[in-house]
Amino acid sequence: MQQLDNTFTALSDVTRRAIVARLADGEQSLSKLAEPFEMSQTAVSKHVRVLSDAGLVIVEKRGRIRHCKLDAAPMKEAIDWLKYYEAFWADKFASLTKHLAKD
Amino acid sequence: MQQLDNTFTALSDVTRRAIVARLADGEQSLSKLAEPFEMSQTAVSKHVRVLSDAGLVIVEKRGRIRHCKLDAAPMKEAIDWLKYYEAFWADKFASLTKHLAKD
DNA sequence: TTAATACTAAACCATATAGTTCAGTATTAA
DNA sequence: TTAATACTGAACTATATGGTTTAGTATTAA
Repeated sequence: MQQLDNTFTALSDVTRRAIVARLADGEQSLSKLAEPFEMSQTAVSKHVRVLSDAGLVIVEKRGRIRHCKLDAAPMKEAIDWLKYYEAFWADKFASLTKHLAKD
Repeated sequence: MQQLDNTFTALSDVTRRAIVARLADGEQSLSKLAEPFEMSQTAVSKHVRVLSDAGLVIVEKRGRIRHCKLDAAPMKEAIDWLKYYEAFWADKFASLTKHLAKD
């Protein structure tokens, strides 16, 4: 429950989703990760902390460098929660009539 | 992008997820919806507003009653976003090959 | 016509979030 | 040994969020 809160909250920010997307291409140091964003490294560090608290990113310190890598496992719970509602949009006919009813 | 923000934010609260779950069983008036929660109707009304702004709930006024119904469609975008990362937990081998393929 | 119902709006409060800057620590390179 | 790098922590700011209460409106029932 709290895990779902953390996962959805972590993913509700566009910067954090971008961090996740970048980490899908492989491990990155925190500073490399911060480079493309138009905000301080401290700000990115805090975003990584939110992701790390949610278990979506694992940070490992080797020397002075923090290596960040993705752990998508907590997303499973979120996707399972969402999948329950798939029936409410997946049915094309239901979806169409629902759409037409919008007028 | 903003839609994804809205969807994930809307679903990051346990009360709002409970509202969604109840609406999956069918349309409900706002007051009926508010009954089981240990907070004011005003608070529930605000939660419904967040869900409605995210497009997850459609509120229709008939007489003095606001009928709330689920529209799960915006969840599709969220589930699609999450599905991209399924490979990173669903299958260790797939995750590895995906990672290697990125080079 | 009056009273009850089903809300919304506004004002307020406490805490959380997203950002900043500045100072400090740990590690590595020169 | 000194200087640079890669961070974190603390203090601060502005705005958002989740809740409250009070007051008011629209609709229905008596």
